[in-house]
Amino acid sequence: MKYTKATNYALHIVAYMVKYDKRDNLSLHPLASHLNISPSYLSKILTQLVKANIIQSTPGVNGGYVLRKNKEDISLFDVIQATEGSSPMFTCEMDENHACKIQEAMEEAENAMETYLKNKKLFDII
Amino acid sequence: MKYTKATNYALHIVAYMVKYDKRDNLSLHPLASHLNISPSYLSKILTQLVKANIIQSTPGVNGGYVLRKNKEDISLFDVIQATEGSSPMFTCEMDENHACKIQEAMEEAENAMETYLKNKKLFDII
DNA sequence: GCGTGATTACTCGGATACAAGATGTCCGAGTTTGAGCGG
DNA sequence: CCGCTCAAACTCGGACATCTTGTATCCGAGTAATCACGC
Repeated sequence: MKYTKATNYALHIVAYMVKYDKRDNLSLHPLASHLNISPSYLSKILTQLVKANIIQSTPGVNGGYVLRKNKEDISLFDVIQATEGSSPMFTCEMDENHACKIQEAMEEAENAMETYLKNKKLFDII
Repeated sequence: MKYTKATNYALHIVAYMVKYDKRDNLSLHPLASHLNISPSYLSKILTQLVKANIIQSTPGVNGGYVLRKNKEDISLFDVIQATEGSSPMFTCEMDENHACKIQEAMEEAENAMETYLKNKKLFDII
């Protein structure tokens, strides 16, 4: 049970954008070289962040990516959910009537972690 | 980021052993047919539980598996760690001087979930 | 009845096969800006 | 100066290739109880 590398990248991407909040768009290639990722793969992750409404993209010359929300409001959970998805970490599949007590406990455990991540803003970390 | 099926099985295995606490050993094949898993694969999971000191195995005729600890003391965390391992869910790999603030936050989030799982005993669930 | 060996009922562990998902690359398509050029 | 075209700088998205990991099976080896048999 591990978070994917994409999540690690995504967190650092958004952290970077929170830290260096310039007015102009941030382009793909400079960001890729700063984070030491390949531009192709970075593009994939950025697309996920766009779909999650965390950042915004503008095509064309001088295009690039900008934060969409207030930078004080972006939580770790927002970014993680963008790359990991929102399906629960544990699904029982054995108890067909969906009354598995173990599953209930696991969901509560996950909630404990999620509330922590929702309260933790990237702005506060950096 | 999902728990493996092996973890799901392991939790139900131990839950079953906690519930039906007979004196004699529980053998592989009856357990497999009760949980609807293949005996071969069940054997693998049981081996992991043995190595984690949660259950005990005795070979030979009338052999099988028995709980090793007091059944009131077995937490969800014990079982999960047996199958998932104990490495952290998030490792940064980008900050070579190991001072990544994101990583620290993620570890705390994981701790929040772990303390919940450590306090939750299988005996209380069933 | 008593040792001795064979059989049976078990677990253990390695090797292997298969499937799925994570990771990463490539390329064509769309989009905007700006430069160049002809009238 | 105006408008047109074209190129350049970008992102977007799908189609791959590859690698790792989870999932599952099979089989031989080891182990302990029990049964059979000869003495």
